[in-house]
Amino acid sequence: MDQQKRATIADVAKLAGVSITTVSRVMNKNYPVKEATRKKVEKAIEELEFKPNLLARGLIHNKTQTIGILTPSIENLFFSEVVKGIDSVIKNKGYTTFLCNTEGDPEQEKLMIDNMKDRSVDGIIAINPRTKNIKSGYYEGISKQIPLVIINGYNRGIHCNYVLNDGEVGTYEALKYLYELGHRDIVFLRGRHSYSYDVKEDIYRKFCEEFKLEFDEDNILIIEDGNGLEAVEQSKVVVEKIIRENDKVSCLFACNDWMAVGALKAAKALSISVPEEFSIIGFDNTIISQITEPSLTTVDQNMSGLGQISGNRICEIIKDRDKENKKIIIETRLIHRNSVAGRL
Amino acid sequence: MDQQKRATIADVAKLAGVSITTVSRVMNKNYPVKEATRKKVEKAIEELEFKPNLLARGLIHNKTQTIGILTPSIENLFFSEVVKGIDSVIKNKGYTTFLCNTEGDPEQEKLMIDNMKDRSVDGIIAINPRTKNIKSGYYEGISKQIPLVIINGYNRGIHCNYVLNDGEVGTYEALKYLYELGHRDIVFLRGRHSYSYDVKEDIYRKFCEEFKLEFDEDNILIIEDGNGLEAVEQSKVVVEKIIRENDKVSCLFACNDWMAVGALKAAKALSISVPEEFSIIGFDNTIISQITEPSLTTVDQNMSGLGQISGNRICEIIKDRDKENKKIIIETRLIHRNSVAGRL
DNA sequence: TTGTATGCGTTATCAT
DNA sequence: ATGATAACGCATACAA
Repeated sequence: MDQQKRATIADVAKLAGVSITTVSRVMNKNYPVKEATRKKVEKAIEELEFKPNLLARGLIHNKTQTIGILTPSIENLFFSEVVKGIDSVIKNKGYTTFLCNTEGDPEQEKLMIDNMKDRSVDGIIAINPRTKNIKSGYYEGISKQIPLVIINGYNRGIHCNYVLNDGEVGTYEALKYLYELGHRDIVFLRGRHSYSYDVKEDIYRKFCEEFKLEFDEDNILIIEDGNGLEAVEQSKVVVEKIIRENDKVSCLFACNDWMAVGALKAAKALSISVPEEFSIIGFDNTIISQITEPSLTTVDQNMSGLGQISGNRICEIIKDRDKENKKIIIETRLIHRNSVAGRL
Repeated sequence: MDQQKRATIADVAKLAGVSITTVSRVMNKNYPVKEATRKKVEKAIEELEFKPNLLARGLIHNKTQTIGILTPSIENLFFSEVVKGIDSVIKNKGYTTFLCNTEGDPEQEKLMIDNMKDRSVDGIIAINPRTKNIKSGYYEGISKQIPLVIINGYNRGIHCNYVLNDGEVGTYEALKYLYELGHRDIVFLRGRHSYSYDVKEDIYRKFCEEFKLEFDEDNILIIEDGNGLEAVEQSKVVVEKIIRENDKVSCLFACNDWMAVGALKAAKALSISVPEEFSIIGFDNTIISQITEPSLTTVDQNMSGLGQISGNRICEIIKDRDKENKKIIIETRLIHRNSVAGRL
């Protein structure tokens, strides 16, 4: 194999007949260099195809132009769109991303963060981190060591930089929409572990109170795995069950589109037509909401925007590490498609 | 902010009252150290929470325990599952991944590879790279500089390490399945730029010859963007058109599931029932094939396996850089679901 | 304007 | 068994 070693700054210096320092100056354009020597150096650089070793540079500045991104699962549509949003903005600022999967395991999460610190990333963005690690103060501690932005996670009293979609308003609007269409018995479907589910359930409960809906604890359905095909399967099971057992329920609010798909399949299995006989509303506005039949009415939370804002935010914090913490909230928007209709 | 600097090996040495070298030896366990001193050092390490700086280490060994992954688009289901497969195997070998999006742009692709080289990744896995860059010999050149594995890309005469799914066999089996069900006029739907589409079209043409099907160039449909929601839209348009114009066609082979969804929507729009009146077969077996109604008969190419094998392969090459190039082919499998039926 | 020397945090070589 | 010192490739304070 060719294995020809990469040229170093010393090689360039020798070829150009100048000192290492001069080459460095030409590279970084941070000190004046005589035009003639600059030409010489540039020629040498080109000839040797010299490109600086970013490791060496990082060692000196303790900066790597790298942002670590933590995600529970890259194969999940929600997260990949957020990642794309992040990528699109930080790329322009010369950063690249270091992506890690946690599989939703709190311990993995910590391990991965350690790994990133070892690799001297300049900042970390944690997408949907486990509530447990936020509450315990773990992330607050990390936040003091290294620039950190948390997406879709939050806890009062824990000081970090947060970027959140407004799950509260989104949920409220969706529920109100159903209410205005005449629905009174709304099933609520959530996954077990996530801050975002907690928020939504909270709103659901308050909503029932506010609108004096007959509240039934059994109308709150919980599945284990929140994102992906398993969520579809699990949701199908629990939704089928409740429709069979409670003939009053006329609609369902799902905490994400996967669950909504499961509900769709449950209705299909029971030969109940959506939306004519049963309405379903999803959350996230992932691509699958446009693929299903009928297409899903859902709450858009601007995932790409979520990523972009987080990307910008992390860059700000990196630049000025003493910036005070902020909680940025992104608006949601109800997307009307074909899975919701008025109550018969 | 706390900003307390990370402890270095020197801090540990001082605290333990030994030399830097000894600490290094304790860390790496590669030289004998007296039990007593080892204890001392370990205690100091713990106390200072010392973790070695991977950048410094990388600078010496010119290794970073990092694998760069190039993907046209992380938000695409196909790629994210492959990435997950890669991740799952290399993680155990102490590597982490460096992920880059190319947006399918050949120039971006080169830029990203440069970037990875600058960051001294130990190896690169390129998923669905642009044919152009393979043909031009660009990747062959890279392959000589750094361990490289190409997933789902190939060109005869270009020497690289390839991992491919057997698109030929998969396509052939799908077509034969349709044929055996009585279909004779099969529409072929592909995207414009990708090796995998070329392979499939090639098989399609040969298949028509072999089975003496009346060949019609118009039955080959081409859309621009191959992956994602755009593909759905574009496919819908062209499929609607051909169904309207050619009443002989009774089924369609799509080069991926997105396109198949588009075809599904086209049929729906024309009130043609699938599979009773029109059969559709997809490719990839992404999760969407289980979400659509009807669910999609499709060709599974074991995306996770594709990733795992590539992960193992890159590790092999890294360990022994003089290993000869290999072309590894993964089997595909037809998944029977509900979008295909016999010809009326 | 340019060059010398030192340091970033580690590991490897050579002594002792 | 342990330690001093020279690399790794680059940037910069200081000198000239």
